[in-house]
Amino acid sequence: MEVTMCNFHLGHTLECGQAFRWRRLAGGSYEGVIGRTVVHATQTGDRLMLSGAPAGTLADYFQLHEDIAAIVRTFPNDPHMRRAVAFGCGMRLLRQDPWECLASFICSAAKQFVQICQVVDNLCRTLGEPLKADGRTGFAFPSAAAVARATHEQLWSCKMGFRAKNLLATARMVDSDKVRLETIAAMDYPRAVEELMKLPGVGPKVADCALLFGWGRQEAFPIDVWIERALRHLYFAGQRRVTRRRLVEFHRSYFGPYAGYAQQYLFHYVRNNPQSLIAAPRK
DNA sequence: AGCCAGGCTAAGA
DNA sequence: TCTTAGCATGGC
Repeated sequence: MEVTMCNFHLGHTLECGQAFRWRRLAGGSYEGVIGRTVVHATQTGDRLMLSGAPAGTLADYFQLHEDIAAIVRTFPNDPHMRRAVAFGCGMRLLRQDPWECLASFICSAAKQFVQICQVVDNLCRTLGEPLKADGRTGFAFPSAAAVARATHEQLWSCKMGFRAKNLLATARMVDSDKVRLETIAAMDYPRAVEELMKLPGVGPKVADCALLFGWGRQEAFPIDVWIERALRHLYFAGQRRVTRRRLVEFHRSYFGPYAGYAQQYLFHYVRNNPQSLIAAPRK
């Protein structure tokens, strides 16, 4: 499918750290896997070309109905957010498969983006179903059942280290319906977090990532080392003893109805402009 | 060589 | 309730 869109930036969208299965090809296009299809994506100016999956699937994954400009207007109008929005202009949150998202972020703990991509790729090659269409090949992300059936050694061979134990235990709990992912969508946010945190390897940060990127919950505001640094340096500069709880109270009251979106713009900005955290501008 | 990475967990104050 | 070491691995 081809769509013409303003305020869309494929590169920022696919490389901001929310998804781990996209590769930039020579020429600037991207190849990735959505569900059971290998997808190709290219942007030329305002024209976005997507192929490999049904239009409805693509529109949902890329959330093409969302008006990013309108969302950005709800962000607090402070210098840091203005810089973050200017830097990542056109970035949008994807709607990923909840299980894939949850499992991927279990593997993400204390790893860098490039390395997470590698681990997830290893996992798909080891346990995922091979895909083939239009000459393009790939692997589906393995279902919870498939991971639950795997051995610890198989997961270990994917280079996920101590996270292997957590992923295996979580897959078994999901596969045996000890935690039912289908019920998460109907829960309010605190209840959903509580439910997801029953799973091994899922703490507040991973739960928030899954809820934001997999379930589209805008209340979710993942606090990783970078966002914590950003909040402390940009919004609590010079203040000592700012507790974690204080940061949570702050972001819940400050970032507005699209807090999850604001978080991702901030994250993408500070990750790519670490100097912004060294000399934090006061105004 | 040593530190850090989109953390979580259990143990101890 | 808050802080900390340990957990694997790789890049710098």
